[in-house]
Amino acid sequence: MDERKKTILKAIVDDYVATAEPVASKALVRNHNLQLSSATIRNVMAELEDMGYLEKPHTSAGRMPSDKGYRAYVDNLLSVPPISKEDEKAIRDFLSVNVNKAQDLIERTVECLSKQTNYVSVALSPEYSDSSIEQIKIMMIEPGRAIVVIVLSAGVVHDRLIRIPAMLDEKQLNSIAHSIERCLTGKKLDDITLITISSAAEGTGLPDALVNQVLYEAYIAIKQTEKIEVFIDGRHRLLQHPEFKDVERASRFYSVLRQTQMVAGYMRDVQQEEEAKCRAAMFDQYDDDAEKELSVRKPAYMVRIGQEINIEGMENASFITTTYRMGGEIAGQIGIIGPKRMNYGDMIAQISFVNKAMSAEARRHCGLPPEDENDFEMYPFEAQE
Amino acid sequence: MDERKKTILKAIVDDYVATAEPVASKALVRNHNLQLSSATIRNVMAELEDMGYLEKPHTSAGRMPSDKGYRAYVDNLLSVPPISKEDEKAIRDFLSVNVNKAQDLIERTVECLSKQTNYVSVALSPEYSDSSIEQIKIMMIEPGRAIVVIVLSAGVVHDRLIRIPAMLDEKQLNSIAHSIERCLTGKKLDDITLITISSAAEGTGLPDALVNQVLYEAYIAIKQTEKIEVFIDGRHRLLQHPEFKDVERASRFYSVLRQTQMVAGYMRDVQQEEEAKCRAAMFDQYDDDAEKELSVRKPAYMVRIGQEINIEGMENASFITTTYRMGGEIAGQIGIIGPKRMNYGDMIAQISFVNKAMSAEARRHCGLPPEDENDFEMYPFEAQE
DNA sequence: ATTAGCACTCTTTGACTTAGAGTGCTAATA
DNA sequence: TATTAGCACTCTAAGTCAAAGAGTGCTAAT
Repeated sequence: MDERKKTILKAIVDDYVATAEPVASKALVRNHNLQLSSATIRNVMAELEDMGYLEKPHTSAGRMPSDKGYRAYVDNLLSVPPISKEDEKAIRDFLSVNVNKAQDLIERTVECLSKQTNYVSVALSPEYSDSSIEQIKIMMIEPGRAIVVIVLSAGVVHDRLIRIPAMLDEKQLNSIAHSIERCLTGKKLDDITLITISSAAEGTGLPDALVNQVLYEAYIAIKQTEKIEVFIDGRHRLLQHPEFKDVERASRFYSVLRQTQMVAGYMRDVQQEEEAKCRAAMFDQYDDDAEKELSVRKPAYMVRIGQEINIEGMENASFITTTYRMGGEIAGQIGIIGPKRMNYGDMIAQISFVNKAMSAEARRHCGLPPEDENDFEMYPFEAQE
Repeated sequence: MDERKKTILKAIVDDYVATAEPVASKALVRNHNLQLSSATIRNVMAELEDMGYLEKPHTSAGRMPSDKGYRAYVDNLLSVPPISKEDEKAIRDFLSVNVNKAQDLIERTVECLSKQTNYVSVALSPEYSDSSIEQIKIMMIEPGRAIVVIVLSAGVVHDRLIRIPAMLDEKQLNSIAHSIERCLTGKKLDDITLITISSAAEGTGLPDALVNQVLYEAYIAIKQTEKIEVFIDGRHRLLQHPEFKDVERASRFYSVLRQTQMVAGYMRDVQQEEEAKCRAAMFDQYDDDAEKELSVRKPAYMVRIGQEINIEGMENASFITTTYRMGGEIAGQIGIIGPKRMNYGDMIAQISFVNKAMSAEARRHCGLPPEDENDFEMYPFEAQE
């Protein structure tokens, strides 16, 4: 694809994103000083259409980008602008509240991102299976009920009410609790099974039946911790966009969004694909293994457009996601879902910055020093031109 | 209003609710055997319109109920049908899961109610200011962080992570915790102030600065407990109804629903009004004071229609709410919000039954015996006819 | 290789018509 | 006196048509 085609494709995408109307050859000449006549543009547009980058709603209408067109745009033509000072301040202010739990920060971040982008924002809680238990406590609340508190690294705390045998008194429960504590502290979540945990039963001197119920409930509490939570906000904003003027379509879209576990699964798949792609790219670039190792990092952001999203009812949507880190290795995903027609450059800038601000906030909360700014590569490539 | 007018008004509301189309005189004759000609019906309809019970979208259209019409219908013409066996089973099954927290049950109930009615369902967490603290525990999680667990009656548990001075060790924290426990156990939430709590500071032998931070955080945790939580579900269902075919309107409606605190406030106001009304009615009915006292009970359900709802953007909606009880005196509200045009009878039946099932479930969870069925008055009056 | 020019296509808009559903009123009827 | 048949009138919904306008695609000229 020659330079001129690129310029024109970019101009078309930009215009279409701005207006939501098919872009005409004359309009292009008017709005971008291309130094070409509309007739020439028309010829180029026809070629771009043949190549599959553009589409026409009908013969005598302007062109709009196809999925392939958007893809080319995002991969090669995109310029990610710097975020405005106001946005930067707005995001920082919105996120710099004192939260007590990692989850609260994620929730707030999702809200922030949705506000900034005016689309739906989704976050997945971090993947903890690699983390280990720093502490686990079980405490009596009243006869028959107790609370389990599980502390992972990076200040992530989960708690859960459980039922325990009614005849268990506080002292007995404490003895079981200590036994569990000894047995599980430092263990990786992934490595904990019902068998691991049942070894804690020994040495309490209590009847197995009593102990086992507590162990089982504790186990459930731990497994619950591993479950990926999905945070989602901003659904109400979708209706403001012209692509959702059709209630039918909006309704269908909402029912997809309700299947949060599927959305989460999809986001994780995307992440894996992109990591693989990233690794492959690095492999080509470096010979030195050490360097290779160093450079293996998460992709800065991931985009999926229209049909690329293999979910029924998402044909007209796009995902932009990225990986956030909450200090250490604990990482989850956050992103937005909107119509295909979105300002990819601006959106990526917003997501990147929100992500950065959130990660900084998370480190602050855990008392870690701020991350080296340079280590945080915001954009994989700078604005072209 | 004579009998015939009533019959016809009822028929019109029923038809309009069923079809969402203005009801014509001929259609009434066809669908209800009124033994009258359409001309007579027309005359009656004209009178009902003069009286303010009906409206016409334009001169040559059928009639639809006005807010006043709906109000008359709900107050005098409504027949609440018994709920179907299938619905009964569906509700019971849906709610009979083992939850660990009162809040989880409320959440599930809201989901259930929304499913059953196909409208938005809202619940308010119980009003706890009258409850007292059965237990309050504070436990160290790691240096600088602790968890506060507050147990109210009826098995309601709230917990919250707090920050504590980093130099406070576990022993010291425990000493403060015990002091707080001694000071607050049995106290009504309403009666707890920063002053009450600060008296717990004495006798720990620790520097005031350290103790005060913990006290303050504990205080916040307690106040947090009092805050009314709003549970809401089923927003996505609204788009399925013809009254929300207009995206603009739907969008406005959603932005009102987002102001959860306002919705909650409104629900509580309604509750107060109705309780007052209820009391007044009882006052007329009985002379004996003792009887009066006995009969003061929550109204079975409350309805607010269209303009009666004094919230900008709710002019076309209706509320149906009721009071749920979670064992003892702990009570909150649950209800639905939908378009004015809804099947009030069926909806009231659903709400009443969901409420009943939920209350039963709640008692089960706290280990209370099932409530006396007769004590639970489902409908204030039975189907008329 | 580019462009001016023109024929052709398709959508949008508004005006107009028609069919149909409904009412309101009047005069006849029980 | 209450009810009803009948008819004129009103309003909407849907269809047709023409005209305007925005675009394209192609051809021939530059």
